[in-house]
Amino acid sequence: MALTEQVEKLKKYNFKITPQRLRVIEYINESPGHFTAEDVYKSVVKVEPSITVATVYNILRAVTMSGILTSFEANGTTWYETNLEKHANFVCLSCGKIEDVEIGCNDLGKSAEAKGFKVNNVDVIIRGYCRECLSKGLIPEITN
Amino acid sequence: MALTEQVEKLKKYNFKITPQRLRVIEYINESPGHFTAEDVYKSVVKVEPSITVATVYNILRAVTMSGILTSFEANGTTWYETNLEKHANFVCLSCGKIEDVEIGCNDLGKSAEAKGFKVNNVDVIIRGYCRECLSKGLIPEITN
DNA sequence: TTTCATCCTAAATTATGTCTAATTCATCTT
DNA sequence: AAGATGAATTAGACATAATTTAGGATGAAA
Ligand SMILES: [Mn+2]
Ligand SMILES: [Mn+2]
Ligand SMILES: [Zn+2]
Ligand SMILES: [Zn+2]
Repeated sequence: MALTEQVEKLKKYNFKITPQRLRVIEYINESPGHFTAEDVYKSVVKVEPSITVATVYNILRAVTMSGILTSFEANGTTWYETNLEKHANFVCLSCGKIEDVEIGCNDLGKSAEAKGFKVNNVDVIIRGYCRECLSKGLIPEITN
Repeated sequence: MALTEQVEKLKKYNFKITPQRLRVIEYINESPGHFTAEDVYKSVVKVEPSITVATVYNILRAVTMSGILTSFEANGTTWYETNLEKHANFVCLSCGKIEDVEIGCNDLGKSAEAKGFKVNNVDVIIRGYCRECLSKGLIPEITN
């Protein structure tokens, strides 16, 4: 998504365009896929030293509400990402890395809708060990 | 799962059978599907007043390691459940209720395995509004 | 220029645990 | 049945991380 489109989305929700919001959007546009509020703060504070964590949390809320970002929970924290497409997030149990993987099937929410629920979003979190950690041979074997 | 089988599973991992562990297992056997560590503590402390939160956390770890429980994250906390079958957890954005729903398709982890990852488990969290909350007409409409 | 959203500072809150060290007790060994 | 042994439990202070709040100052947009 281009910066101009992101700005338009904020305006659509009557969010003002502030320098702090632009710095956060610049961060997410250069970001490595998945990041936390702390990641955003640590990076943006370098170019905007007066910004605070409270502001970062406010901005992430506004940016998510505007449909620029999406979020999910893993490892006890909230992760944000710009990939709005349907996909699963693979979390490595060893190094913590998060990587996008495809979901082979459609209609994951179908059963919920069949039960009369209104489905807003579906999160798929896959946990396991990534190639790199596997090649290092550090996979804890379950002994029983 | 019957209590005797649960006890066998603990023994298999060399976990001792203590009154506290039995009280926790009794709780989960009568539990409403999904519960937190705090739920367990608040209930078990009534029949075992000396139990502490530290013990509950230790026991939940042992019980999960033994394959009696499984857990997932939602709404910023860890939820435990006895349903070890493949299913999705529906979380109501209004009342917070969690309910099991079926997953229509198999092999959600297939793409991750195709990428060379070892998949340990897959969590599917569906967020939306339950029937009861919908019938109360309290669904926040997104206005744009 | 006015106005109200936004930002800042700093502290509080919430959530989820962990730690220590003394005691107890489940299970094993004899 | 009576030790022995180490795992489990206890009390409750402490830890840590993630967020939220309050209230005054600032500034984006009309
Ligand atoms: Mn992703
Ligand atoms: Mn469930
Ligand atoms: Zn890894
Ligand atoms: Zn509901």
